[in-house]
Amino acid sequence: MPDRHPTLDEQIAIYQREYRDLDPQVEKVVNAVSRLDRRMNVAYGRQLATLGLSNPEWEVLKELVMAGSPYQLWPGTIAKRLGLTPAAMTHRIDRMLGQSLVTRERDPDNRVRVIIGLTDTGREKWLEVMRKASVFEEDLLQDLTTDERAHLGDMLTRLLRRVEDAQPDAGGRLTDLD
Amino acid sequence: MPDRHPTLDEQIAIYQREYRDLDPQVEKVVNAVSRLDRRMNVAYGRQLATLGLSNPEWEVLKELVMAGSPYQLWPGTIAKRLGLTPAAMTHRIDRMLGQSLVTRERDPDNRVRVIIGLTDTGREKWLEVMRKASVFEEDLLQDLTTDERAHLGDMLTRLLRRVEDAQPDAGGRLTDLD
DNA sequence: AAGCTAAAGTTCGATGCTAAAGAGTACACA
DNA sequence: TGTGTACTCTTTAGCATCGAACTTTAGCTT
Repeated sequence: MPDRHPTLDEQIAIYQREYRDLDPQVEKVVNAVSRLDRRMNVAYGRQLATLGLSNPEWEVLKELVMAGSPYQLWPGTIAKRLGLTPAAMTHRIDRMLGQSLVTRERDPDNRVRVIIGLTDTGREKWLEVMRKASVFEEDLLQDLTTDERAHLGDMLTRLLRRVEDAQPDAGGRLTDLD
Repeated sequence: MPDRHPTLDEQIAIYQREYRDLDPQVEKVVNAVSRLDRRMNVAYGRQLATLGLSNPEWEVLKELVMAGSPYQLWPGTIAKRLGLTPAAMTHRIDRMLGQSLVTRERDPDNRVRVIIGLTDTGREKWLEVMRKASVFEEDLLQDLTTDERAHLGDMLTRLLRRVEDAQPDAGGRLTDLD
């Protein structure tokens, strides 16, 4: 028994034997996305480690940069976007404060709220990671032509729109919001 | 501040302001994959919960089915494929034994080793999940024609080959194995 | 204005994960 | 045959996360 998974095509062939009505085309796309994400995260994790950053910290950094200037978000917002509980955010922020990656202050407009801000250190860390990551990402896509990259990006965006603009109903079906 | 992320295109526009040399085409593909995987996992998680299954348990079930008949793997193999430590596998298997999803027995060829086997109950659970999941997956891909689905699957497979057949070197570069 | 309700974030107890140490087994080589 | 070495799984301690209860504040209702 080798430590590696069967190839994607082997996996789907076996799945089809177990479940006759499975659509191999759909299954291929879905499982490729899942496998790709896992591999990408392993690669990112390795590079983050060399910069003294953990994956959880990197996630928070990304959210703050993604928010754009002035790089501020409420903890609850970050938590929801990352799919975490507020409790987990409290502890993550605690740790990141110690490394001066972020700041935490009370919201002057509502004293129950708190504002998490990105420090210059945090922004520079983000940039370092991105510079390293872009080398890996370019390698990952090296077999695709510019046209293919554009087409791939376009199709993935369409899938994403389908799932980000909709909420699954009680039966798990994706239904349009409006 | 809304709880939702900026759209993918907004995210990339902001990233470009922060990091001029970023390739937006590459970034779009990579971030779309990452976002898609997160959304898919949320959707799967919801459906698993209705079947009394957790995500960790589902991962193990998938590995055993993917191994094909006779649905047996060593704990260490499953751990490596899932990116977990052996210790985590020990505990996962403990929990799954309680639900009769898997069996654990000593390997007759090497008494240090252990063989994890899939029970009929486990196989039926896998099938239930797949039936539910395929509804969601079909919804996810509904905007793509058959040709597009094939092309998308093909391109993703090529990315996957690049990252599954290679090991990043010390600098994080992807290099061919042979 | 006073009290009610909703919302944000922190604290607390329980669970699952990791890293490292430990116990048991197989194999190579003298 | 005996010993060393490598390997596999389990155990243990420490840490991150979750679910739930709690504190504080804002805004609505009467």
